[in-house]
Amino acid sequence: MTHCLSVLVQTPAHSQMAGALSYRSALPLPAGTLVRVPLGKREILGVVWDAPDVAGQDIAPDKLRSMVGPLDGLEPLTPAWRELITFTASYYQRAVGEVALAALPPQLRELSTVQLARRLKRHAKAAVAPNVAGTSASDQAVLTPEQMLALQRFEAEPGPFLLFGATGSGKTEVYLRCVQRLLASEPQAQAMVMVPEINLTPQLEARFMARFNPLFGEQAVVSLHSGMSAAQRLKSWLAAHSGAARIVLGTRMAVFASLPRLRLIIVDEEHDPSYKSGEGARYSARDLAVYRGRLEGAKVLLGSATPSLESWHHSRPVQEGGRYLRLEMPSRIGAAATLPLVRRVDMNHQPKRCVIAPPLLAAIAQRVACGEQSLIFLNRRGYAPVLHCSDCDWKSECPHCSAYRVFHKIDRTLRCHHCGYTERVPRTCPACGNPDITAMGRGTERLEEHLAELLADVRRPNSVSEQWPQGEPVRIARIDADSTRLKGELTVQLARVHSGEVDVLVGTQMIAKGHDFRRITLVAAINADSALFSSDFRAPERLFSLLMQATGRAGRDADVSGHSEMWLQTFHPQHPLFEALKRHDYPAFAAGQLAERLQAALPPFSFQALVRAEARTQVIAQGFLSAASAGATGMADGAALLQHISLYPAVPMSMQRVANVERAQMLIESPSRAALQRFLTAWQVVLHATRLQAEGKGLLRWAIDVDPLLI
DNA sequence: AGCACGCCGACT
DNA sequence: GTCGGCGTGCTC
Repeated sequence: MTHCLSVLVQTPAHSQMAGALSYRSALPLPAGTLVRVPLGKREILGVVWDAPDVAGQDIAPDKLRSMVGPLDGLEPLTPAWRELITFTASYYQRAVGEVALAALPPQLRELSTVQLARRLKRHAKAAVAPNVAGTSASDQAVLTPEQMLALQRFEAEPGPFLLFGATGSGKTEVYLRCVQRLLASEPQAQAMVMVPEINLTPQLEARFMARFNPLFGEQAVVSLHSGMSAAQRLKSWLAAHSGAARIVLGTRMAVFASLPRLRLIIVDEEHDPSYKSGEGARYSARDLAVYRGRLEGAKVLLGSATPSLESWHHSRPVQEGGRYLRLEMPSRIGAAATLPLVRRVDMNHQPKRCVIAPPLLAAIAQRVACGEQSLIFLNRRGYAPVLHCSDCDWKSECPHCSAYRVFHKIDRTLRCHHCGYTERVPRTCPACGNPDITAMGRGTERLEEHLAELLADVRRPNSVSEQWPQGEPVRIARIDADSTRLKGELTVQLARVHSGEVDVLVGTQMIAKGHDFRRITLVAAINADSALFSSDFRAPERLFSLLMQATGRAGRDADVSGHSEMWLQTFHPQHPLFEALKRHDYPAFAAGQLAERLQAALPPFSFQALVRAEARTQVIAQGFLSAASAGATGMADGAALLQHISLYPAVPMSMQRVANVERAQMLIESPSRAALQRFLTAWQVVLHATRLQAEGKGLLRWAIDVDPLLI
């Protein structure tokens, strides 16, 4: 007897086959089974998506092709996993097949059945029996009362939880204990721990492995992130899927990992924007983690020192409608107990056009002299953001983008940070021949150079050698995307800082995140105002979080924490953001921001989606959006669907042109998430149709971004 | 998306 | 005379 299977394959939404395809099969394979199926001339990976024979019989049975075969040795994906995929596809307006196949490790798609069988065999051999005997919990730190209370409440309540813990309050230890108790109480249970960036996985991985490998074996902790090779990713995925891995540690992609016995999901630094995917299905891994937790009956713990305003709002008291339980750990532990003093430098009262205010410079020099380290932030890499001709007003615009190319002195290039277009710096002005072209503004390269000049006479104390009778000159290092381009370079440079080899470290936000610099007693933000008056309503939130994290870098070592300082150079010292930062008062900052958001009906008090369109001309991109917008009113049920929806006009994106592609966008807003969802689902059909009409001619691509972070 | 088929310009 | 440009169309 033959059966009919409905199978998902990777088909983009705009092909007219968004749903599952039907295949003939001798075996009634259950939903969730991974299979290989023919499609056109290819043989590809698919996932059985329904029970056998329930597929919509909209296609003549004699036209069905036969499935090639299941991927032997793999358990079917669980109903909860499939539900997560279905939800993701519908919420973020993508084809289910696209989401499902993208959620699987890429190598699973490429490997033949024979190759996979070989891989599974090796995998089974590697799985050594866990050494349950070695329960050496003795070497663990004693918990603070705050940590204990957080853990107690975590055990007692269902969640989801928002762990609001200051930098240095010991959040990671709480994560470890939550996982530990779970794994100890449930012999099969699995946990997932998410971190925002690949850079942050190695140190967390080391900590988790040190704690859990002795207890549960070598395969207990596996990682999953885009920095891994395809083979490594498959290996981790298989370990998670088979249940051999007890803890999966990874970046946003890990939210889709197959964990048949998932009981706990931890999202560290939950406010971090990198949890939002910018391509394909633009999902928020943090939001999906919460949803997945509910689906699977797994507890969810979000952690941050500066939560996203969405999560903060969700964690308001239950009586006020809160849905998350807030666990607070305001105190820094032991050595890091004293919070750094925040000092604002009013740049209105400093010498005109000075880069580093004299008092700040003096403070840095003083740290150098007594052998302590300083960390200087500037969120702009390169030497200078623009090159300028004073005669004819030529500027180093990128010919392909609506942006200036940045001057990199180190290799004398002009580089576009958006499309990568790079040229040698011209000797004379390309427009008028004037040899006197000047760098405007400054980036980390120039700041490094400038600091070297300013601190030329300062001496570090440690080693007075024959070569340097007055003591060695200051050592300045720079860490940004340019200085760490080579693999492993970041690790090398961080090691130099840790060893005390470096006195002053200049860098972009790259160094604000996660890395512990124990000997740093001064952190300074050179241009703290950059995001204060941005048109992006989330800019203050990101700035506050960044500065707060930067503050957390200072003085985490016992003997130096007492006098560590955070310096802010600003023209608006009285700004509430800085007032709150000075008091290390996130709740006050959040309250202010939420009041403004409520007033302006912005998220979390409204829900947004964005349609973005790309074309060779702005007219085409906007034309497509406008036509689709007009089409919305013509939808069946259009009036009802549009009732609580605001459709804004199409406008150029703030980065209007990148690599010669014009970009436009349109904002959709609603006070109701459900209304927005209903509207988008209906409207998506119109967008697809518009693409095929005259207005869609010349359009390169379009995409819906639900809950966008950048407007 | 892939991968075909299909109809017009510069090359072994 | 062919190789190859990417326009349109289909894949259970």
